[in-house]
Amino acid sequence: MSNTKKKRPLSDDEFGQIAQHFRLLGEPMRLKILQAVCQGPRTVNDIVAAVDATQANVSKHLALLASAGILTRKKDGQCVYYGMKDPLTMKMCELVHSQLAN
Amino acid sequence: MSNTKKKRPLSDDEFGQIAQHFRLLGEPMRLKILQAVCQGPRTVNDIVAAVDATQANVSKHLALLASAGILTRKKDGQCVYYGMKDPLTMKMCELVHSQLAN
DNA sequence: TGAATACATGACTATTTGGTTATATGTCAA
DNA sequence: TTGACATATAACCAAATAGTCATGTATTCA
Repeated sequence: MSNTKKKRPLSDDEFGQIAQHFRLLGEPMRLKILQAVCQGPRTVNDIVAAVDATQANVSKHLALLASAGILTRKKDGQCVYYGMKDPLTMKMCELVHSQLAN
Repeated sequence: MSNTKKKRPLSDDEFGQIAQHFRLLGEPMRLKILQAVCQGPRTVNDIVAAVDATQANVSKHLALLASAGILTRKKDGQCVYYGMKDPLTMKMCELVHSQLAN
């Protein structure tokens, strides 16, 4: 299960990629969006209603999250469904949240 | 062990705090700093040498990470030692890193 | 004292980026 | 077609911030 600990130091490129991933999680609006889709795929309209932001704004965040591989994107008719790609992402949010309570 | 799942929706303030935490992990230089101290407390000078940045720059990042409760800070003589406060932070970095390999 | 060392901080700049507005693209129904 | 609806995107602006340079503050030692 990839438990063969490789203590190799990370390259600058790897640091950049990991940081990029965290940065995407570092916006309240994007976290709200993640919460809005974490129970199952939702349309852009659903998400816009859930997070109380403009459609343009939500679309941009969704594009970022999907292109980073955090969300899945599936078009169906005129609707587009976004969903969580990896449950690990929500686990991390919960971890941080529980950590905040000291 | 806090396993009593409370599916309460998060407040705007909580989203802000969680996002703030992730944002701090969203900079390559800060990740390098975390790696430099994850084996045990290190002085500012040690860290500066390890991450190849200016002392002023490293000091500022350290101040941010410490005030967010990610790093510990302990002064000893003229040296200041910074260390990881919670091993969970490094676990998250490893999680993200392993996720990137798809 | 005074100088050297270790760290912090203020001022400044350049860049990034979240949000808005307006518009474009695509899909369906009448 | 035409119009309504769903989503994406371009142009723009304001705010946030990483990095630099210079300087300030402690601490130790000669």
